[in-house]
Amino acid sequence: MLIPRYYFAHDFEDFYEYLLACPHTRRTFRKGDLLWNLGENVTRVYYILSGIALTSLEHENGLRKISSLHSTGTIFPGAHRLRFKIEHSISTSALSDMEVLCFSNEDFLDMLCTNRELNLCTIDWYATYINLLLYESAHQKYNSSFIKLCNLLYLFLQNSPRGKEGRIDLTQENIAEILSMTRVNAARNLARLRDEQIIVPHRKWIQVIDLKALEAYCSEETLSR
Amino acid sequence: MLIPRYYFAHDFEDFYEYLLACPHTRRTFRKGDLLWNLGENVTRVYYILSGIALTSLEHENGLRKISSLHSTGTIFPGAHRLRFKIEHSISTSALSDMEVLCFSNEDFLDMLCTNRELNLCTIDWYATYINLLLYESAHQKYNSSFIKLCNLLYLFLQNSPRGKEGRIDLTQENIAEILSMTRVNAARNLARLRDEQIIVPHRKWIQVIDLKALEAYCSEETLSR
DNA sequence: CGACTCATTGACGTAGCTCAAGGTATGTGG
DNA sequence: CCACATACCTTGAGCTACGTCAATGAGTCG
Repeated sequence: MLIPRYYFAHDFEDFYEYLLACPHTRRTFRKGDLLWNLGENVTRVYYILSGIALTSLEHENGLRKISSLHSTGTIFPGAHRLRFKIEHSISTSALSDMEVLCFSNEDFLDMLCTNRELNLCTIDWYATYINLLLYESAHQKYNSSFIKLCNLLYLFLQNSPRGKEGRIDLTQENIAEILSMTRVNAARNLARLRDEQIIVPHRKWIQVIDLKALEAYCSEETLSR
Repeated sequence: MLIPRYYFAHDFEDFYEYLLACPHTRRTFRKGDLLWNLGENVTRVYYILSGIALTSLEHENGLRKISSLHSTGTIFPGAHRLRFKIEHSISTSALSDMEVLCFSNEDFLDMLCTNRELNLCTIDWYATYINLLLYESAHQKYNSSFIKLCNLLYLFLQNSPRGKEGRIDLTQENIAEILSMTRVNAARNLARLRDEQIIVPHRKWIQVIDLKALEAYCSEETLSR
């Protein structure tokens, strides 16, 4: 049974050969470059060959919400034919140097209508994204910030750039921006997990040393069993 | 430029003839029946001929979050091949008597892969749903409950079962369940709008008498201009 | 007419925000 | 390789928006 993912990777690797054969341009981005800028509507679709990108949403009051991470073997963002106002508040930036295949919106939609498997895979991908957003907007909203944090750490252990071996590469600020809370509040909740010997905080990353105890705090919706 | 919608209707009306020609069963639901029950994964897709359905998510603490409304000429829920845990917490109930066309998941996916226009329309529909959820999880979260409420009223005026003529058919409890706040807090914020002569509260519905003033309270992201 | 369901209002507690002052790794340039 | 800057983390004190609990009022329906 599938649980939410903030980190997307490998979903489209089976289509690498096919995508190479389709009309595209190859591009590279340097760490910090913007793949998708504020004020832009979506006009391109990227297939990521290497590197990681981060998508976030800017609120008019200046606060930033981190929405998702995108890495090797996945596409981002999906193509569609509509213009949403909210797209103007979204930006995607490269967290590391990146190599991508770039497709135009129209070409990609054509490809979907031609390649049945790619189409089904894309639909599944949309469903996965909706799953994450439903989890955030309908489930996490009802949890206390401490539970929210435990859930997030657990989800990143299950599925993240290097989440295995109990390692989570997020700063406290990142965590706060994912959970829409203040850095101070994130720190306080992390301090509690530290005091309970469930995590060891480091600079820029967190080590989980008692997964069982962490799991015990997570909400039902978060656990894959 | 498109703003979020809680109320879906008419998106697939162009496909009525086509859908009728595809393998399906015709079904009716009585007011209060469940189209999608708690604990169920998605296995069917409905095209709604008449009536309104409401989709909501149950939190393990008992609180309910209303996610969206679905009516004539639209399909619900989309089809995909995955199993998400969160689907078990979702239910969809008929708010009125309903007539629908019912398709199996597999048949519907086949139809998408066969009918190019239906496929593109479905992709747009997914994007529209993602737009709503992004708005909730990344934008509304940062607004005060008063602004959240103003935004919601505005959005329902733009797009709702009978949102025109300044009429919004929602109880205070509905509003609270959409905005993930308590009934009491919703009532207090409505009282403020009443005191400022922007709305006239009624039993089970709300009348907006000063749209300009309401708009002035809305966040940028909410306004279609 | 009585029994709902829905709306209103008050009193009070608290989670999480704001403001603020430090502490400690990491990187850089002299 | 040390001095210094910069980012990141920690902790405290006070405030406030929102939740909780509770009582009352006001439409609607069988």
